[in-house]
Amino acid sequence: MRRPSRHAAPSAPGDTTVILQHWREAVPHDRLAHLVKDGTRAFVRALSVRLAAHGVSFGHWTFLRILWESNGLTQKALSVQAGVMEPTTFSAVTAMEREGYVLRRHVPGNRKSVHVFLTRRGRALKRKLVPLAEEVNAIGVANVRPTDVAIARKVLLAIIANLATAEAAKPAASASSPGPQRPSGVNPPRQRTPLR
Amino acid sequence: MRRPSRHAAPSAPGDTTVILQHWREAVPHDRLAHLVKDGTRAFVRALSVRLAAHGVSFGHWTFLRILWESNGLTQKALSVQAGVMEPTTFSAVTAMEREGYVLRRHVPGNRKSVHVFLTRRGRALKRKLVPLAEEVNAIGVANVRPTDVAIARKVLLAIIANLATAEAAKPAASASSPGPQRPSGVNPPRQRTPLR
DNA sequence: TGCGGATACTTAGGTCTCTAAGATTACGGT
DNA sequence: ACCGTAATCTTAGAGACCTAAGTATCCGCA
Repeated sequence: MRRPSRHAAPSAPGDTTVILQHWREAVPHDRLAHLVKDGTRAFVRALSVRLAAHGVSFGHWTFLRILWESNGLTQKALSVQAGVMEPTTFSAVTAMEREGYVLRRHVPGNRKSVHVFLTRRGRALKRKLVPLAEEVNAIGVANVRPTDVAIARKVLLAIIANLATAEAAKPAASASSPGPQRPSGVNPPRQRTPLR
Repeated sequence: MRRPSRHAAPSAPGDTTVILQHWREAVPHDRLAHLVKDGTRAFVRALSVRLAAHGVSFGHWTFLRILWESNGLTQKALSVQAGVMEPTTFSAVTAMEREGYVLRRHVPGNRKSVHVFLTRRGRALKRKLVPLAEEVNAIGVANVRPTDVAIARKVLLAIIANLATAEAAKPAASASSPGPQRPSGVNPPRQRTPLR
């Protein structure tokens, strides 16, 4: 499957190119959310390919990146940093331990928290992997004005803040006008909802 | 480390708020990719919650949205529009058929392609669901200048284009400057890589 | 000091996505 | 007219997330 294999065959199936086309032609004003999602997909895919060449999965990259900066974090702290739930971290750490990138250890005096430490192998990955991520970022924003990138970053941050604030405020929304919704930023009183 | 760790019952686990804090404090310049990813997460989560109230999963929303515009697409065409691979579409359609939102049918004269048609039930969802998406979009960009949103959109589009072009050009890249990288758009000769 | 609520790790199960590979049908060129 | 390649759907299996529900540990307070 998936092989044009000849003379300018129009376009391969599942083609990113087609998605592109889709955005230019069919999607005018709305659908910012979709655009963001496709952006994520593009980034993740580009990085995944490169990481795979070194035998590292994208999921592991997420955690390695954090550990390179703050070795010895607890699983809980890792989760927060990565922005994922504990079970996600748990299984990732388990897998990474199996592959010899990290070690789970308790610190004396606390039998509850589990700290995650890089092995030499895990630490060594940094030199090889970080450039890949930088490359992907560079490709992504090639020929885009830095000021525009800065604005995009600001907008994205605002979106995250707005949605987080709204989520905190009203668990399961209903109607139309959500109110002022100021992107104040810092800790709105929190309260998670069962989601279903 | 980032945890006061005590009194003030500070924040629920897996807290979006904490992620926010993370972005404000710790992440200055780089990491655009992560910002985009967290933006996606925020959008997806916000919409998921609202859709769930109507018994629709986020995955189904993706396809319903397309079918409302172009009923009767083949599964292949659906995949392209949604920007996902065929198996993803396949299982989503299967599930949606089970729930009575769509019907699979062959058109006479072609026994290969499978066309997907909305049932009345599937069609009826549109009126209820679309406002939810609009609400989420509105919340997301609340208090953000429309010009900035437009720029963000442009940047995102450029990123998608740049990465798609790069992927098409050189399956597993290496060095730094990917060349002009003009986001021209239409079909660069395509050629997928085995990913591993 | 000892109990109860909070915190942290785990287990279980489900969704959405992917790649790889099988089976069937369509179609273009000799 | 036929044969092989390509297109399409399907099956199988894996990974990265999630929520819900244990289980174990910690810690503040009566």
